[in-house]
Amino acid sequence: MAQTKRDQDRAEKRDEIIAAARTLFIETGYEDTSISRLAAAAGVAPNTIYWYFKDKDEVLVAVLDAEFSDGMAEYLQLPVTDAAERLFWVVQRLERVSRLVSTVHSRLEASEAINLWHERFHTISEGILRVSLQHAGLSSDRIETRTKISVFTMEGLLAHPMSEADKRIICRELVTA
Amino acid sequence: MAQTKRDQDRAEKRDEIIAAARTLFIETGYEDTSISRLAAAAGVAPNTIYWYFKDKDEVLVAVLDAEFSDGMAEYLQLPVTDAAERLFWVVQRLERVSRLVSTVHSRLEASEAINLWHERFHTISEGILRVSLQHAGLSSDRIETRTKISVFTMEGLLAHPMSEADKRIICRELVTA
DNA sequence: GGATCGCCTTGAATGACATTCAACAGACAA
DNA sequence: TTGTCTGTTGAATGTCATTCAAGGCGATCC
Repeated sequence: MAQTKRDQDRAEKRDEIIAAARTLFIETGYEDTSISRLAAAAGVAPNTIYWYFKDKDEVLVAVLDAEFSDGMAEYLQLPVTDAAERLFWVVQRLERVSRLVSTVHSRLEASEAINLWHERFHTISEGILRVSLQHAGLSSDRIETRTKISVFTMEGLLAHPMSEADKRIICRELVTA
Repeated sequence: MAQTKRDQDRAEKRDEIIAAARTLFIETGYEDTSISRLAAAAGVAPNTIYWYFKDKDEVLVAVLDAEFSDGMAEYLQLPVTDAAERLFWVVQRLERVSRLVSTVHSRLEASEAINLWHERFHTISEGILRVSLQHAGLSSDRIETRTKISVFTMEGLLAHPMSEADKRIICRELVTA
């Protein structure tokens, strides 16, 4: 069990780095958060980060996993049943991490790890959205197309600021047959 | 007129740098094209670039202007009248420069110049799209919303690879009342 | 209890990058 | 000829992600 204790310490330290990165990446941005700054926030030397992560992108993936898992938990507990409102909630929730969204898209080419995470994220999100649209009563032959349009539109809403009212109208239109 | 000759020389050299940047940014990507590489391609020393442009982002803006102006000229001469096909053409055309599209989005925060260009681009594009959608017979109270959905969807199509057939179906759906 | 092993940490490189600086060349004007 | 303005450049500067080599320290074995 000694090995397990070691593993636990290791996991804890890793989590501390992820926690620091989470705040910094979301508030300051990924590009503007240097490994030095991240290390300082986590209370270690810059190169210590590389003992726990292969590179900076892998830190980002860990942050994304943590953030996605939290967001998903919140989504599953939503009391709202109206499809348009659920869509709107997701947009608002994602807006908090809109910096990460745009970072992920900009690093797709450069990092295989980010690319994999992104694909997995889209698969899961589209699956959920598909159910939402079926529930909203869309004809089945258009579900696939409308799912993709909805995902892309939501990404657009995140990248381009807009009033809450406009966002609501757009979400409503997305689930209208 | 001596001053004018000078200005012309200056404009020509600037254009040579833009031409080199255009190829490199599109084929290699903005981030992966260092000022050194760009300078080598243009046949000058790296710091000479800074005599003609304030910074790397300003080179990008010049490339975007050139590319947009060419694309717009092609669009205006399109023989196709079907709204969905015109949309599809735009997506295919923009795909050639999809790297630039994602670079612009990732640099919105960092560069005011890019931000301005992006806003201008959206204003113009949405204007054209609005006309297209009106032409396709959409009810006027939904035009605004559908315009935004269409723009965002087209951006999504650029960022996420997909078969031509799927893209066609999505473009068709966008202009369907 | 002392030697050994492997996990962890770090100071100090390395190489790439965008950008700036100071010096210098050549054309034109006085 | 002298001086000024436009261009050009080699050589910094400071920042970044990442790597390397050296060592500390706790657990394990004798």
